[in-house]
Amino acid sequence: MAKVKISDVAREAGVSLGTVSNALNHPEKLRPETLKLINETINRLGYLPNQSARQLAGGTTKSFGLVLPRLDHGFSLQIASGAHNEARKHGYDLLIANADNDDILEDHYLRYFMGTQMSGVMVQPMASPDWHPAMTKMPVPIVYLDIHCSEPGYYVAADNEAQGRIIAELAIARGAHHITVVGRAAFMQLTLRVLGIHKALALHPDIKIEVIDAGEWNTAVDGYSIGAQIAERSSDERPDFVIGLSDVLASGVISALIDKGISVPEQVRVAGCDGNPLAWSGSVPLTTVAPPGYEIGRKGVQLLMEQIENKPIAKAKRVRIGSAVRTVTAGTATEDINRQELVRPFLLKRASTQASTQTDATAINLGAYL
Amino acid sequence: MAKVKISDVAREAGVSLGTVSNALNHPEKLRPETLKLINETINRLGYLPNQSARQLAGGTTKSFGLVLPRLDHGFSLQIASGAHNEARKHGYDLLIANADNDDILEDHYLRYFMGTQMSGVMVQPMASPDWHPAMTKMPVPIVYLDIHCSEPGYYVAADNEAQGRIIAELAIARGAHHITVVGRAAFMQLTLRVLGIHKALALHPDIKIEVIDAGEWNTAVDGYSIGAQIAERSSDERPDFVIGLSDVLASGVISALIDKGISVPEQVRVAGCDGNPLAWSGSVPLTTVAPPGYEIGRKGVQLLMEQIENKPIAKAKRVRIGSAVRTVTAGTATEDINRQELVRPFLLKRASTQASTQTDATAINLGAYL
DNA sequence: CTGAAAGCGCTAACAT
DNA sequence: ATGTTAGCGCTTTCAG
Repeated sequence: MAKVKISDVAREAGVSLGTVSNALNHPEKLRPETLKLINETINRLGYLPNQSARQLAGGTTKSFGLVLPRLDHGFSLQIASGAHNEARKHGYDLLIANADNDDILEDHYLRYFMGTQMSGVMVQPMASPDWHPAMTKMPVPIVYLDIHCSEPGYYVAADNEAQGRIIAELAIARGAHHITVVGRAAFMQLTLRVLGIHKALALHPDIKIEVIDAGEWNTAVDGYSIGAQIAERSSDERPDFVIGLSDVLASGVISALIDKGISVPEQVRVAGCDGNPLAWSGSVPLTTVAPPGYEIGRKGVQLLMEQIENKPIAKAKRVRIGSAVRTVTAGTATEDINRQELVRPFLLKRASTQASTQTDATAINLGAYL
Repeated sequence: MAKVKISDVAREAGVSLGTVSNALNHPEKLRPETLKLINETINRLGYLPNQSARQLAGGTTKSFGLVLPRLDHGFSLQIASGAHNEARKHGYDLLIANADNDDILEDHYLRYFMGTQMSGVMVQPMASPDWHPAMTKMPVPIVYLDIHCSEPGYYVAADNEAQGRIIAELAIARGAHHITVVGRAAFMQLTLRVLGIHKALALHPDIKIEVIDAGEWNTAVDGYSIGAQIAERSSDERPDFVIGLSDVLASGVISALIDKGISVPEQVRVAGCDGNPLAWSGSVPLTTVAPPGYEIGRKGVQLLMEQIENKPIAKAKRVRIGSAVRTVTAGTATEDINRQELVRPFLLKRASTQASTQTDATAINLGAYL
């Protein structure tokens, strides 16, 4: 019960304290013989190095912290997964904290991680990062995920405009004549999606487009009532393609349509666009555009590594905004830098838009969400 | 950039170092006035207490660690969620590590957490805990989730036998005459499910039962080939109810059945029994029995608290095995104790067994997995 | 409330 | 290659 410490190991192994420390941190500096003896003693005694003491004395921890707004959302998990793999690749640990949709908790864990002398911290913030500007000037590298803004800082986000564009292009490809976009563009991200949709359709003036900006919360119920409304229109006023700004919204629309006797995708095709890869409603799997969470997590860690090593790793495109960007000089701390990575979403075609094949396996490891 | 430390705060606020420490740890001991001054200074300077140093000096951390085998499985997430809420309730933080299906990593994070002087650690182990018996005698409270064995230790698991029993009872209720159980009982957990099924059926000797112990890995492909085999039987030799020992297996069976022109659930009903609440195959949602991950996480934390406070919290039933149990005397370390909690799974009726209502919302917060 | 001082367990120089 | 020692930043005590 009494915790065994490094001095115990040293005494028990008949070597000096510093030697045991070396065995732990610079094994190559020891005679294999001694090393073996020490390791045996360590195991025999069940010695566990006190990480706190290690870090206090040594410096850094070779581990990253990731603060997620919630755990029951596939997107966040993809981020976690991508971040984890990339972190391991660089020899870092990844610790995850669940902020549970709570601003206070998010902040709490953020501070906790920085206080633990993590090598770097990532957040998928619920609010804009402007919200806690204190963090930006902290001594620990930090990367914001799933969001971007023009404040100095490091950001990785899905390309929301592309998200809208992609789904609109699908509609066009499917020969839509009348597209209805459904949902309140309450957040910047949703606004960008709408923008993307409009941009794609600008090239096709013959296609009628209509936006139903209704409902307060973009819930399935909102979707249902809108769907019901659409169902009651005469067939020439009814859209042949509905885009839900969120997947739950789209699911609601589908339910309503089917309940009212309108078939999906035969009479009306429906697509979501926020990437719940498994979204389904009743029995019609929903076509959607998935933001590449895995990729975002990966890039996040890369940006962390970049800050740590103080030089770029990947040769990805760099978006520089305003005059707030300086050239990175090796070995020098860089302030005021604004670094953004946009990651392109991918389309998941499913039955609700009459996919070519029903089983669009799409290689990605999403199946496990089941 | 240079990290601000407690002495900086003290100097800047014009108080002594010890007072700042008190402001952090025993705010009630300070004049409100001084406290306010100190807090302002802390914010102004952006001071973050070095957690490592704190813990080294102070003692415990008020935080728990949770090691999960993977993040993309709903069950593990439910555990995380339940554990998190319960932990917060007691004022503890919860840090999660993803072992990514890797024994080594699992062990690594386990040691890491113990080395961080966490107040307690939970694991959902991939292997039996016998695998690393070293952990059991560590100075940090540890609870094993989703598994139980007779070694000394603390365990919380789903009641696998009940899982089998529940699904068998459903089959009976649905008027089954011929039940086929499909899958290799490769793990103890699966064996228990089979046992539960048999126990339930023991009361109904008129029902024919058959076990197809085929395939190596209980994959969807295994399920498919078994399903195909079943489909080819003559109708009087064909079961009217198939129980897959895992959900993917059951999904595979459904696919095969439908491909061969046998309708589900009209001709053959199919159920899984490992609780992927969203499991579906083609367009037939799968009935399954879900282990209550949330509850398991909650109980896990409770057992941790129990070890910490060295006295029982919940008045749940206690399974004591063998003579290896001692009465807990307050203030005394208790070794050799074997404490198990079994949590009862719940049934999720869906279309594959002809659920009464298609939309069985089942209150639980599973929807977000979408 | 202050000021001083003793560690917490470990790492990284520096000697040997 | 191995032993010795000075901190790392903080919490606690203890006397003012």
